Amino acid sequence: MNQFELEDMENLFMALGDKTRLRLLNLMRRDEICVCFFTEVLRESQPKISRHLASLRNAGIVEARRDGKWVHYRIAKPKNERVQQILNDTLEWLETQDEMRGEYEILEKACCAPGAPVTIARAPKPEIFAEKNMSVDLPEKKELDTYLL
Amino acid sequence: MNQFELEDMENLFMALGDKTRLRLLNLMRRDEICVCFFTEVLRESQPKISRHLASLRNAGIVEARRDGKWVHYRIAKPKNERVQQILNDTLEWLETQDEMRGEYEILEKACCAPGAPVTIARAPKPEIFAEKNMSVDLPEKKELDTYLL
DNA sequence: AAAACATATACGCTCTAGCGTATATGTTTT
DNA sequence: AAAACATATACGCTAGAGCGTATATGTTTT
Repeated sequence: MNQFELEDMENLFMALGDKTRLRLLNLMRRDEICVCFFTEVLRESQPKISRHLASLRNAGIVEARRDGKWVHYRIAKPKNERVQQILNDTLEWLETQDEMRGEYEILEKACCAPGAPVTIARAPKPEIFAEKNMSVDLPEKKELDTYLL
Repeated sequence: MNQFELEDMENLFMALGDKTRLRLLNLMRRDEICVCFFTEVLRESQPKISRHLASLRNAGIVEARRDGKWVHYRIAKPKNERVQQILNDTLEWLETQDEMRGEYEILEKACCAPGAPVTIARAPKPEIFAEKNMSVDLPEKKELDTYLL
């Protein structure tokens, strides 16, 4: 039970030790985000985004939820208290950085701009930016968990 | 100034994402430790230890002090508050793990056992284990900083 | 100054992470 | 059911990490 904790630790830090993955986490820090938004905002290829998300998922840092054609990723709540703590610190740290704040603003714009890029025009927006979109009618949180991949 | 912070973050986590380096940090968590103790306690080759210590030093996690033939390493106090926080969490986490506590106990024994292994028999013990060794007369903390490599 | 000692580094090797490209999988639209 | 769409994965490549071995560097002892 306890004997693999050191490997867990190693895996957590290895997962966090990549710029692209930190940028992904930054965009997820307040709400779940659809894959197509990542590729649009970070301007990285879709396979690259997908692989790094898978990597975060394997490390237990992130969870995925399927929603029709789309898949939404969000930050997980790890069982281990220590992991939680470090994850929180990391997210707070990201928030203090200009580069990361800048990318988060791009996410906002991509979501709320009237003329959104084609790639994401019809994609489901994160709830947090969906005030003008109440008609989307997202599922309840409880129900949501049943769709976890 | 601020524009390199993300790289710093990446480097910190990359440095922490290695089992050997976590084991090294664990042994340093209360006091500076001489290189020969690392090799003795962790049963790893001297070059391996040396390289990983250099790696931690490059990441700003650790500082070195020369003391005659010996070099002592200790955990640094990073300027960045966030780095400090994460480092502290990590050290506390290490303390909770059986494997790490076990290795720390081996360090204690290696220091205080009457018949120490040849490799470390004459090496300067960490202050924390040197109650019976007051004659060693370690330098003051202020002075100590002037010897930093 | 030579020998012994503690540590650091150079070298060559292997293994893997991350990448771009191509393609597979799963879902919705037509 | 075919086409369009969103995402995931397979494949081959390259760069870099980590390792063992050998050796260089710096210090003390003789």
